[in-house]
Amino acid sequence: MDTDHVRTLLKQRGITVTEPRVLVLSLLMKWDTPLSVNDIMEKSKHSIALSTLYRVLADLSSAKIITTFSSPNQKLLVELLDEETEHHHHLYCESCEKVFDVSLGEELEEMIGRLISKIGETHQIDIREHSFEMYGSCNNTGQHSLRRKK
Amino acid sequence: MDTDHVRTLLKQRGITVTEPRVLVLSLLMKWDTPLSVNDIMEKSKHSIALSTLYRVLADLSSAKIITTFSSPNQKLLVELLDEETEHHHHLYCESCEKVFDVSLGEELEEMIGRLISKIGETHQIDIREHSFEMYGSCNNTGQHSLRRKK
DNA sequence: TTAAGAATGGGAATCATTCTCATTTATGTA
DNA sequence: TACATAAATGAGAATGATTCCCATTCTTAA
Repeated sequence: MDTDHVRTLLKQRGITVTEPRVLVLSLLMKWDTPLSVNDIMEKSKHSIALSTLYRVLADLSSAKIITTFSSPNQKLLVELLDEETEHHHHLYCESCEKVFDVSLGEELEEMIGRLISKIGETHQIDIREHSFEMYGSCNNTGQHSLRRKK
Repeated sequence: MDTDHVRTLLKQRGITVTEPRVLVLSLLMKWDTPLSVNDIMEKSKHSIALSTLYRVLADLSSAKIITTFSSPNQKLLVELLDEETEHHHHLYCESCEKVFDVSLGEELEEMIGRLISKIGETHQIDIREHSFEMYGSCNNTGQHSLRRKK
């Protein structure tokens, strides 16, 4: 696997190169889609301790190599954050449980940007992030629920 | 307290009128801001069992009397959902831990609406909800972290 | 007023995440 | 290349939020 690329990346960002970190990043690159904690455990065949995984995710996250966000059913999802990765948003399918990356396009992003600074001024808050997420289903079986999905 | 209004509301929506439900709704009306599970416990002086509270929230939620959403630190927040309540979004302040309701204005919402149907078509997904959330802080002490806040 | 179904309280169970600490690994230097 | 030191890991315990279970209590409709 493209381990060298990953190792170089870790060095560039000034964090030490360790097996668990390399493995997590390799998996994210291989699958090229947001992965949950369980996904990573499974795809790595449980070769990382769960506690280590959470720590690795926190480390990679503060090194700005990945981002984390939550699915509608409150699961932690992890995604690569390359320089190339443009700002984007997420579309969740409730029935097939997939997550899609979606870009809004310049015009709308700009409008949103202007809007956000206005809102920030109004509320006297320095807004540093925003998220725009969409929820739907590819057939009609999905149900909303407060209760956690199995 | 305006208990009658709340009782009528529950009947209208076809769910039985019980003390915990009435109490939760009264609190939400009184404070007129999103409340967390802990907020509700405290403001009700722990007169509801925690398990009941979660059940009540699920019930009110599926009766479309309230909505629930998550704060950036993954806490469940609860908000009234009147007919009068217009579609809106949330602005979270990380330093003072407040949540503000924000409306985007017609023009932008319409653009977003059109955009969403396009995205839905592209991905063959029936999009039924979207959320737009903003994160910031009213001073500069806030820090992002994967780890949960105390 | 009462029977039947619905909801509650309280505590146990579950699940995700974090913490602790003894052991192992990575890195810079000699 | 070997070493010392700091950094990271693994395993399991602890925590916190949420859900489940079930015996008891309330609501409702007749």
